[in-house]
Amino acid sequence: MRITGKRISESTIHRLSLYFRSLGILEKEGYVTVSSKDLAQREKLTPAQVRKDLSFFGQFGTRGLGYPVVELRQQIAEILGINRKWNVALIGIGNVGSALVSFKEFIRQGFIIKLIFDNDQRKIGSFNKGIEVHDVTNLRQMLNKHNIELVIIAVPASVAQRIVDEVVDAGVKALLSFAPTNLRVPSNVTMRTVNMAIEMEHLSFHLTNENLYYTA
Amino acid sequence: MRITGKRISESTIHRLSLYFRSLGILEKEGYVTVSSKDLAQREKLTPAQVRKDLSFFGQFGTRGLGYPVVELRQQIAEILGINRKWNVALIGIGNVGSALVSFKEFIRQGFIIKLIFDNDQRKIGSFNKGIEVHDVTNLRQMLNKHNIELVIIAVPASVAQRIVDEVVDAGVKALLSFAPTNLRVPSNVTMRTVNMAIEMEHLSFHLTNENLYYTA
DNA sequence: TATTATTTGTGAAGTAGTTCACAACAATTT
DNA sequence: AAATTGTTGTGAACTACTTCACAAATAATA
Ligand SMILES: NC(=O)c1ccc[n+]([C@@H]2O[C@H](COP(=O)([O-])OP(=O)(O)OC[C@H]3O[C@@H](n4cnc5c(N)ncnc54)[C@H](O)[C@@H]3O)[C@@H](O)[C@H]2O)c1
Ligand SMILES: NC(=O)c1ccc[n+]([C@@H]2O[C@H](COP(=O)([O-])OP(=O)(O)OC[C@H]3O[C@@H](n4cnc5c(N)ncnc54)[C@H](O)[C@@H]3O)[C@@H](O)[C@H]2O)c1
Repeated sequence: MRITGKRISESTIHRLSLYFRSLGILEKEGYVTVSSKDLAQREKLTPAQVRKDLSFFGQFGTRGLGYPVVELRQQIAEILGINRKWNVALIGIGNVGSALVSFKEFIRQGFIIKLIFDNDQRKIGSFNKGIEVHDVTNLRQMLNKHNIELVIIAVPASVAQRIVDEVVDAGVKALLSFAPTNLRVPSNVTMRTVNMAIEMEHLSFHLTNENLYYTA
Repeated sequence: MRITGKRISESTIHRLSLYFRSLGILEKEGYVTVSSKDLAQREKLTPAQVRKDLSFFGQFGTRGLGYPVVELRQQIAEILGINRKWNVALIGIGNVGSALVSFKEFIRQGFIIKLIFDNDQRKIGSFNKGIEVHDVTNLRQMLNKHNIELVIIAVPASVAQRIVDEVVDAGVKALLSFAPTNLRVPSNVTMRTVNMAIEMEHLSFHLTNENLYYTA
């Protein structure tokens, strides 16, 4: 796989994930090939968008026929880096953390939660879905020892930056945070934040401004 | 508040949410005014971006001085529709649903979970954070009776579309879904989907393509 | 009160992302 | 085998978003 001189936008990456899912369904439905038109329809996009997104990474289709479902799915998996397993650590096993350890989609996509950390003595040493909860004071050594490449932050906002700093210090280059707060990471580290309150605010904005969205 | 003839982009709405949070912190820190430069710095944006975003909705600043912290925060709350309470229903009280009912940020922002629904007889009639779990078969009447304006979908992907259809049928115009599946709603309904697996795929993409992001 | 220093608000310019449109090619039909 | 149909891949055109740059306005200072 070769990237072609253009910067890949976050929107393209996001859509690759969508294509990946649709291709899985198409595969189950028995389709052998799919056109950009059909794939676009399933994701409410334009065929040109689908073709353009894929074109950044190579030529996967056959003119007159479309894309081979199974092969394209595999190619996208490779592009997204989900044709392999990733060692994940979860920090904070409260409401959100507990939900995440039973999220089947993670395992199916190869994101394997290997370690759980908390600072609550009542939780340390207990097991969640077969994974032991470790003391967060041993964070750095444990992350290194178990080759953790990806960390999920599910601790209270007030301690999140401190934990993030430790995780970054341990050399981890990718973090997903659920803490509704601004976190700083160096530019060579990727962090994404899931902020559910902000999602709700998009909705309330739309409900509130429904009728004034355009001016006459 | 008057919208000025331009379409407001989702990115602008998202940034308004960020400004809102930063202004809350600034308020706590005792700041009376804040410049676009300072606000931008806190959110890793440009000052021009901050000013442009706000300019879509009016003129809130004073030249030479900046923006009044408390007042601007209130204005943004009004724009986002979070200067009031919203009646929310949660459908599916499993791992995710249980986490959400104890998410303090929701209540703080005025998103009040009034009703919980499930189809599991063992859960129906029980209470979660003081909210009774209702039988999902009574969905439509209950949503109407309690003037629910916003619905959170936390049921398995396999039943999500059916539930969404019922909710839309009941006249609800805004949904937040956690089911990792494509859901269809009419164009006059706003739906947002939180897909954590896709968030992880962004991260694995970046880890995988770190070095080929550009071509020499 | 005049001068200097700041900072907004916004058209214009620049950049990024999406869609168009069509040549190139493969499959299917006649 | 020729004609027709379908679909990709991709520059070019278009659209949307971001940043620039500066006049206008206010605050601070002398
Ligand atoms: N509950 C939700 O639905 C929800 C939704 C979105 C975001 N969030 C955010 O996700 C984060 C976690 O939320 P939650 O509801 O699971 O909270 P929680 O209080 O249930 O869980 C937090 C966990 O982190 C642990 N913890 C605290 N300090 C720690 C430290 N220094 N090191 C390691 N572990 C520590 C606690 O012991 C606890 O187990 C919070 O930032 C919250 O705002 C929660
Ligand atoms: N667990 C996670 O961390 C996580 C993360 C992201 C997304 N999700 C998604 O969120 C959704 C919920 O996940 P979960 O882990 O809470 O699952 P869960 O199985 O724990 O909870 C689902 C709940 O929905 C109820 N339910 C099932 N069918 C129903 C119906 N027809 N009407 C009403 N209620 C019904 C079940 O009784 C259960 O209480 C799923 O779509 C899941 O893929 C989960």
